[in-house]
Amino acid sequence: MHQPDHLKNAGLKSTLPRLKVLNLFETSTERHMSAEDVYKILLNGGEDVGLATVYRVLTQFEQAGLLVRQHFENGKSVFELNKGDHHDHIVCLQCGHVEEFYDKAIEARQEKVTAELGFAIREHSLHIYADCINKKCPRKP
Amino acid sequence: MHQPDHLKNAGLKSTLPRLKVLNLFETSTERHMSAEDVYKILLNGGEDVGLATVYRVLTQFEQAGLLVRQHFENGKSVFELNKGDHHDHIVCLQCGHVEEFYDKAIEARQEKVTAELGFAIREHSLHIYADCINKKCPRKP
DNA sequence: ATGCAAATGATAATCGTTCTTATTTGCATT
DNA sequence: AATGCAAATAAGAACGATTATCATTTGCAT
Repeated sequence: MHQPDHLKNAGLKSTLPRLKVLNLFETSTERHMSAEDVYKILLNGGEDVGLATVYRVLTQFEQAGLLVRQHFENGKSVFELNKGDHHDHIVCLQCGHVEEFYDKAIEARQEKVTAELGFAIREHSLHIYADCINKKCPRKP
Repeated sequence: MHQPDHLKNAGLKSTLPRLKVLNLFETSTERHMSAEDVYKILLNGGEDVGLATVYRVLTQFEQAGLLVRQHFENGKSVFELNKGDHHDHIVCLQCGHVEEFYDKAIEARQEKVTAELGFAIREHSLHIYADCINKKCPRKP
């Protein structure tokens, strides 16, 4: 799906670290990863990259539209592959698991409220913090 | 409105730094202030407080329910007097001005969506980032 | 093969925030 | 009003996430 050409298309040279990071997001079962996550996973996988490079590459991918950045309340950013859609997030306070959702009604009301207050909406972040109840917590902090 | 007794009621000794911070939030025209903001304003006003104390006091006030903390995407927290109501925020990307709003429909949908996914909602943060259009930007970054 | 701009990696620096510890303060008790 | 002591403070060190610096290496067009 995303391949070296995607880097070229985005105006980015196809370098080893970039391919490694992109590949990780495409193959990992974990959709949401922080810079530190990516760094550690690559190291543990025997891939040799610098932490600074990971940060740089993630930011470039975000600007290129390959990844989307989420700022969570603990002060860390997590990244996810850009599926092209927009969605918001529910974060389990117990296990940190992230669930995505999209609600047309919420999106519509946001537009309306913002316009009424005389703003032109650019972006928004809606993060719901909750406890899993029905589901088993899939991963501990 | 909020006075020394409020500190006592919250189980907090009525100390000078605490009174200064509380008083600032009650009298300032700026409703949303970061720890750094509070620190600088007090210093400029000739009040001698430590930055660490400001952080501690803000956190205590948050726990006591006197203030509410907001995490914005730049990684800074801002605090505001707890009016008792809940509301979300629109932040102007140009001037940083913060506007508050409340939308019953959005709140209701959040509850619904979260419940449907098997979570018990604890809290949420909805931040809309936008540009002022009708209004003059009241303050530059 | 060569050259050079662009990218990398190691490390230092920065920023907001929290921790540590010696000193000071609020306040209940004499 | 003086005393005692736990609680609170101030200064600075420490911290975690992120960004900047800069010498070295790489991708890739020639």
